[in-house]
Amino acid sequence: MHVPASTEGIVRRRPVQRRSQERFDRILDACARLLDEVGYTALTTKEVARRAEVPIGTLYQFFPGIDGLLGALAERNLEHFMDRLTRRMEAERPSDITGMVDLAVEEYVAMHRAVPGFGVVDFGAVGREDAPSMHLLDSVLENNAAVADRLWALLGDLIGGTDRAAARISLHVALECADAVLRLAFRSDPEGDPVLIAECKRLLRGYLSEG
Amino acid sequence: MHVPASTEGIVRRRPVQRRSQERFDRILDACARLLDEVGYTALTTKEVARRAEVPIGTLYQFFPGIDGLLGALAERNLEHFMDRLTRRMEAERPSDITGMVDLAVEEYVAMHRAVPGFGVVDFGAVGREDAPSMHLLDSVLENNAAVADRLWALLGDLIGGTDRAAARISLHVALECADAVLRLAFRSDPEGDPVLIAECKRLLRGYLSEG
DNA sequence: TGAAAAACATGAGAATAGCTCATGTTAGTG
DNA sequence: CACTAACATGAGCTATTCTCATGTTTTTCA
Repeated sequence: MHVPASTEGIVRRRPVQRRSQERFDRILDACARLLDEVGYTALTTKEVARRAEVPIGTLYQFFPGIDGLLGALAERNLEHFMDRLTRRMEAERPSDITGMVDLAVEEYVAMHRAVPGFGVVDFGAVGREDAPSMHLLDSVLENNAAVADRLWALLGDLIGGTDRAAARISLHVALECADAVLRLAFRSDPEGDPVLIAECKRLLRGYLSEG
Repeated sequence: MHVPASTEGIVRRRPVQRRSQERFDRILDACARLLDEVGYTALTTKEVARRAEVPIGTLYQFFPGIDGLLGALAERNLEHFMDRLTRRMEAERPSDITGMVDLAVEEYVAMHRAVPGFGVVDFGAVGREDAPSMHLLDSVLENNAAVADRLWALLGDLIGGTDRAAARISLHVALECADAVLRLAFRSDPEGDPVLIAECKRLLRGYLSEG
């Protein structure tokens, strides 16, 4: 935890030249698509490499294995989500919690529909490797915490109360709940069950506004 | 889905003789402990068999593979949890939602502390194999739905409103949230972060009582 | 510009995992 | 006591993970 997550742990080596950057992305794309098709358990590095049209050695040049691959995918999803959310926040400038919640939920839903593999990994913690040993992957574990950090920076001042630390925790709790309920919404309906999506918004509004 | 889950899917063959029943349980115990030690990704059938002191063939006699093993573990956890919760509900007979929520959360927390592997699989959906293909494991997927069913039978009439269908959905949503927040509580503190546990109760009370 | 350094590419193959199945043993049953 | 169903076993086939030695391309900078 002494070095920023972006330079260690999750990936072995980050590509610096254009060609390998493209291959890096192709590998993640292939991984995401395959995840949608066969699921987590049946995912293999060989098949990911085959689909990405890179030799297996190249995959291991960048990623330490399946865990790292999924971690990197989650990381990319997070960046993608934050970009979209930031853009919409700037465009629509919601002033209250209701508007903010609706926006965030809608963006999440949109990504679920549009981004391959998002339903399986979203922002991380797929395999839930949070075993005590924790021999690898320190970074992925607290991925939702990272999301909370980013969201906090983006919209923390909209969340109620004078106790900022408590508000920070509320945001994190709200995020975990939203993740869980929206997962459920997409498990029961590939397009996202509208009833559950509405229920998610209601839950978040109530929780975040009572401070 | 035409046959009850207890006779298909999750396990290959259910032991009927005492000796094999014990081995069945030993395998699940070993799986749970190993899960705590090495995490989901590093879990291997060979090592589970070794720890349970059964030959690998015996493991595959009962379980169709790692997925089934984890599914069966989750199923056992659920039975365990429902037994405990039912007992406490009968003993203390909470009359309102607050009492009910506190009880359920406390039992969940107690299991997290006491039952090996609970933090990783709790009631299921570990690998989140809910890919479109869904070639195997129809039963595990909707495991939290099964929990919701059991809870509904146990305490559905305590949950507010006249719309019973809506109350049923609220219960399921609340369950998913509780699962997520309590997982978080144990991720940040092996004994379960008290602040997050309290926050979980507050969230559930608010959500379930505004119905 | 030219050569040293850094980044990148490759795939055979060692180590290991998942899982099967043929063969044998034990427990219930009439 | 014979007969059947349940149970036990582990060598071994297939498939997977991941390494590493070797070679190529790109970048750097004196």
